Amino acid sequence: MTTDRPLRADARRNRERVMTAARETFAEHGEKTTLDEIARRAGVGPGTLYRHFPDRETLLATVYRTDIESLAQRGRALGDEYPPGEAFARWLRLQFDHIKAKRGVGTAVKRMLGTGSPTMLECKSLMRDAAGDLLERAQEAGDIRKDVDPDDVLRLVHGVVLATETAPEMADRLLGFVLDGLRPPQT
Amino acid sequence: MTTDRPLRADARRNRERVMTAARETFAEHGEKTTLDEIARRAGVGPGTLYRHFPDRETLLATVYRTDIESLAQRGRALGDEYPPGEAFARWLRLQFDHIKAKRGVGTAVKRMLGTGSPTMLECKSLMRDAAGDLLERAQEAGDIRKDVDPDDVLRLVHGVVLATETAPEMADRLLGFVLDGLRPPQT
DNA sequence: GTGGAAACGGAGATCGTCTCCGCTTAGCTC
DNA sequence: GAGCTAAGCGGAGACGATCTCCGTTTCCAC
Repeated sequence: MTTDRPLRADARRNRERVMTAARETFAEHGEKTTLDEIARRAGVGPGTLYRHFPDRETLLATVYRTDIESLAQRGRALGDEYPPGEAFARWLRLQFDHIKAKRGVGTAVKRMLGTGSPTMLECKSLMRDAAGDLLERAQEAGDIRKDVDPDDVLRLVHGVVLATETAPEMADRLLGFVLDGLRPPQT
Repeated sequence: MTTDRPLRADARRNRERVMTAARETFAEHGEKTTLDEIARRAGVGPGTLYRHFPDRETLLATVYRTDIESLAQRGRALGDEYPPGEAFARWLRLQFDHIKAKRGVGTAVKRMLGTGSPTMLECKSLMRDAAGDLLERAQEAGDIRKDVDPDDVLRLVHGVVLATETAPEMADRLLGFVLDGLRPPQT
């Protein structure tokens, strides 16, 4: 279904080009960029872009997906490098920096969360796994309360990101409050 | 500047109609409604709508404004009715319900926060005052930590709202975590 | 090389936002 | 209540973005 056929060489190349152009363009102009502009930049016609990515959200989801993958991977690395509580806290901030770095992508992704596209569902489960792993360890170490689940964490981080998009300097501070709320009540 | 002239009777009426239609339509279809649809519903031409509200954001801001006012007012009422800590918590949930009830308005408002339109600035200061008042009392009563300011509170609530737009059932739970993060460390 | 499927790409259909301007009407004046 | 004037109306249409359709080009299996 996902990989019916090997995809022709030129198609593969063009697809790659569009994704690169999209990543660049979103980073520069935020989510309001036009898709035709992306196509132009990638050196393909709009038709080609839409062949590969039926609509704006699919493109966004696909670009976002590779980012998510790297984020999940770095989560795993943190788990090996730091003690549980710190790994968890660092990962939260990492997500943060990550989403912040991509102007507008956060909002776009959020809007898309509601649509439940397959790519997005896959992303979510990737993230949930990464979050779940770090979270579980932190909980076992007694750094995070037990009644929190991965979804809670993801949503909370996302919420802070969205809410501080227009005031990035508050982000760290707010994330700190949230983290405090996730810690177990002191004995 | 705001009230140069008394505004002709028909103009006032139309303005009111558009606002009513806008409120209804946003509530029904979320933020994606077209302005022409609102105009149609209000029984005026698009030209008229745009005369009163130069663009989408202005309309949104104006509709939102009256909501904010009522919210601030209810905040004040809560302050008289309940002990400080509870009044504060209740107000948070109130904002919550309020924003949730208006599908999509939350997102729209957020996007607009960045633009700093005069109406929005006024809203923000209204909210800040209401939040500040309740917050200060709660802090004095020792229910909320001292290093939190009204802006923090507003952003956090807003963040949770945005993050749970696609999963309303999580809202209460997440807000609970956030509230816990705002409480003073136990002795 | 050739046949045919896969992919391209751009012209243009469609839809939403917002503007322009000729027409209508409220509301003052006598 | 008739006339005047400026405030206000409203819809046709300019503009710009998304997405589609289909004739043309390119790949690649034979």
